[in-house]
Order: sequence, then C-alpha cells, then structure tokens
Amino acid sequence: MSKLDDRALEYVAKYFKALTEPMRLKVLNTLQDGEKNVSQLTEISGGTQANVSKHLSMLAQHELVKRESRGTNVYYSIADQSVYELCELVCGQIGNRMSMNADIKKMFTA
Amino acid sequence: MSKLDDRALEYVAKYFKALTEPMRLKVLNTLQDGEKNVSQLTEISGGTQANVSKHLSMLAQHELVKRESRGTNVYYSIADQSVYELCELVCGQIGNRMSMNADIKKMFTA
DNA sequence: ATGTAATATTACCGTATAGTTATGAAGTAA
DNA sequence: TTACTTCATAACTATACGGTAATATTACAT
Repeated sequence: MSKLDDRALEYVAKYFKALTEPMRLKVLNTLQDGEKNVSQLTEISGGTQANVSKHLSMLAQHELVKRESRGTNVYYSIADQSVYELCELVCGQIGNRMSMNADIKKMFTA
Repeated sequence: MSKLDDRALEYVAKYFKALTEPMRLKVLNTLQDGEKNVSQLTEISGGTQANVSKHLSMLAQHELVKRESRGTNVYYSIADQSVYELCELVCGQIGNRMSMNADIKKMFTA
C-alpha cells in the first residue's frame, strides 16, 4: 500500500465493497465447506432466490467465487481462498475491540 | 470465520465498509508516514475540508484512526496497523488477476 | 413440442451515503 | 472584546445499492 495511485485505490475500494454485505459474507462462509448450488445457498442463507443470485453474480464478477453450471444447476465455489484471511483479520480486530470493551465494562460493573 | 452468526457478520460487514471509499483509503495510506492534521490530509488528498473531516470522523468511529487535538489542530493517526495487512492481501489478490494489464498490475504487487 | 425446475435478469422502490455549501464551535492572538 | 484559524456539523442533492416481484432464460424430461 506504499504508492497506490487513484486508479489503484478504486480497485481496492471495489474489492472491499464486495465484502460489505452480510448476505455475501454468509454465502462465502457457507462455501467454505465446498461448492454449493444456488438452491442450496438460497435455503441456507434464508434469502430469496433472486437476491442470492444477484449477490452471487456480483461475487463472481469480482472473482471471489467461481461459477460452473452442471445440468440445470449452477454450482459456486470459492475462487480466492485468501478472502478468509481478510475475514480472520477483521474478526481478530473486532474480537480485540470487544474484549477490550468487556474489560472496561467490567471495571464499572464488578 | 467458521461459525459466525448474523450479528457477527454485520460487524464484519461494517468494518469492511470503512474501506470502500478511495478517499478513506488515501487517508489511511497517507497516515502510514505518521500522524497528520486535517489541513495536511485535506491538501494531500485533494478533497474539500468538510469531506475529509467527515471521512475522518467515520474512520475514528470505526476505530481505524486515533484523534488528538492540539491547539486548534486535530491530529489523526493510525489506530489499527492491521488495516495495512488487509490492503496488502487485497492488493496481492488484485495483482494476481490475469486480465489486468502489466503496468496496473505492477502497482499492486511492487 | 410441451412442461417443469433451476437460475438469471429486469424494473421498481426505499434507503444509505458521498460530495458540496454554508454555518457553527473551539482555540488563539491582537 | 474582535478577528482569525482550524475543524466539525448541519442541510441538501445526486447517486448507488439492496430487496422484492415479475419475467426471461436455460436445461432437461416426457
């Protein structure tokens, strides 16, 4: 991140944007177990088929998932394992913050 | 990212959201050199003072930057070094994309 | 060819947010 | 006090985006 110009910053920003929807994160989370088709993802996520399809299409466009149609089904799988590293990092951050708040909270409540 | 519930997914999503604006990334990028006040950040980023302030306020709210006022100036600095790891990961991913032409690719990987 | 299932896409609505302009608040110096 | 500097915060506009419902497309079966 040393000398990114405006063009590069937009790329990075757009990549992050793919990870700003809980539904998309849920889909990525689900795909950790292996490929799933749209019906399965729709059921697991609890969303509507149209909505899940839209999100999948977006994730595919950003090359976070791979698309492969077999018969009338379309199977999606993770294209980029490193996305989980991103989430781990963020979760770590959030975890640190929450535990810190808990400690502070403890000082006032204990 | 093994068993994140809906609540956790929203936290993660919101964290990523802070990184989806080129202007905010530029600010974070600039702060790698050390703390800067709003005037400096405004000049470097090329934005308006109001806009930069708004973004800084958002970054501070998400605890990505620290705020310290000295006199009439307000100095911001990185609160969470790990944000650069995130960016490195994303840049690496983008750099790996085959479809991108060489000179742009160089920006992400160099 | 007709019908059915799985997925994608379109059109629409509501909301969220980035940017701008103008104003407000806080500190400092005369 | 008044004036000036620095930063924050409205209020507003425009645009982007998520969700839904309806429709289109694709593949397969009968």
